Amino acid sequence: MNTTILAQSEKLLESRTLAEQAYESIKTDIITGTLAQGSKIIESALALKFGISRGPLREAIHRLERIKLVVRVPRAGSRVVRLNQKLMEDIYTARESLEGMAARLAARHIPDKDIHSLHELLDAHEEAIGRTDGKAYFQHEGDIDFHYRIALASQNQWILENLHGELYQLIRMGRHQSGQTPERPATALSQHRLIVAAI
Amino acid sequence: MNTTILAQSEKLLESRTLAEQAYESIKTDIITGTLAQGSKIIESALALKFGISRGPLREAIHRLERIKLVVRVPRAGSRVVRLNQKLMEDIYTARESLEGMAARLAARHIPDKDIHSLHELLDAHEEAIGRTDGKAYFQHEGDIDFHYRIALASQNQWILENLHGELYQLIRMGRHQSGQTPERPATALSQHRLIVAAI
DNA sequence: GGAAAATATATTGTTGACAATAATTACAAT
DNA sequence: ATTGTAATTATTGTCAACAATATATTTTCC
Repeated sequence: MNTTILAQSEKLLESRTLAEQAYESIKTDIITGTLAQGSKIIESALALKFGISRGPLREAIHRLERIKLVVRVPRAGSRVVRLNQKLMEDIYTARESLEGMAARLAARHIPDKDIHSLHELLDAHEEAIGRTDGKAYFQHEGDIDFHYRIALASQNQWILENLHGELYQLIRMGRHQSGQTPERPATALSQHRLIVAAI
Repeated sequence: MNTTILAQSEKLLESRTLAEQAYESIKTDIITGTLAQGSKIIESALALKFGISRGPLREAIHRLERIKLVVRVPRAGSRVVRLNQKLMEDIYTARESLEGMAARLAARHIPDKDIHSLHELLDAHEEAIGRTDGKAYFQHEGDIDFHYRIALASQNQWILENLHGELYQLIRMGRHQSGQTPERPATALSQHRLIVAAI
């Protein structure tokens, strides 16, 4: 292992504020389900767990509220969001709208070399699907990776941030937890091919 | 004036957290331009001005960052957002996407009585435009009111929050400040009529 | 025994002080 | 004069204690 790079990344980790570190940590706990849906978040308890004070932890909670992973009621505390069907429908609908727009914009802006690299990405997906029989984890991340690149190519910062920073997080959480099968890899792949072709 | 209602509203104002109060106050200052674009926000100075401590003020700043009225760089402080052309284009594009979706959803969900009240709203606008020759202020708020109702009728919470809570704020700020003439009232009105008809 | 009131506990909101970092200024060398 | 460096100041990050509020528990009364 390359210790230099490791040291660098650790230094990077250290240099972030405590609030940021706690934010990332709690975020994965929520998405993976380590923190159960609807469970209460007690500031003092979490602060103790992370070995930090309530100040930065509070900021972390606020940031989680921003991406809707946490619901907060003034003076009554915060809870991990509960993913009900209505919420997920809303999320998917919003995503559909923004991704549609992103694809349209990407079609206008994307340079040829990026189109090429999109094709390469999908080839890699295809190869991986054949090899691992579409292991769920890979499929998830691969899918998100693809959509992320489209959003990136749209060159619209607002759309990018909202898709990637907020909507995808909730979708990942939904996939991780409600145990629902994601669309079958092959189906998703062919849809992705169609999108690239359209662009 | 009805003192009872006033008292109630003041009690309501009091009962909110200091962070909320500061948030609202700074928000209008930014939108109206009292706090200039790009100007630095110094926590201690603002806290002093509001007569509160840095804790709640900090929370207010974070919330303003959430709706993109403030840009924050870790350890380097925060500034009022600077509205450049690219940013406004991004905002308007995102808005177009979400409003289009909202209108489609509204078409499915909206009950007849709400359609009726939309017509009434537009009638009121028309009357007001004729009377005041489309005073800018009224036009702004009226326009936003109309779009707000559409977003409401979509019954999609995510879209509603992002249009109303974030995008419209930035658009209001742009209109208030860059002194740009909003679309002419009559034009906007006829577009609104078309939207209602389509729904 | 159950509902309402009173008490106690837990939790969030707020504050002021201290630590760590970034921005500014003053100074030195060339 | 200008550039680079050291000292200073200003500003953000973090902490621990206190106040205000909400939640849970106990007590009282019928």
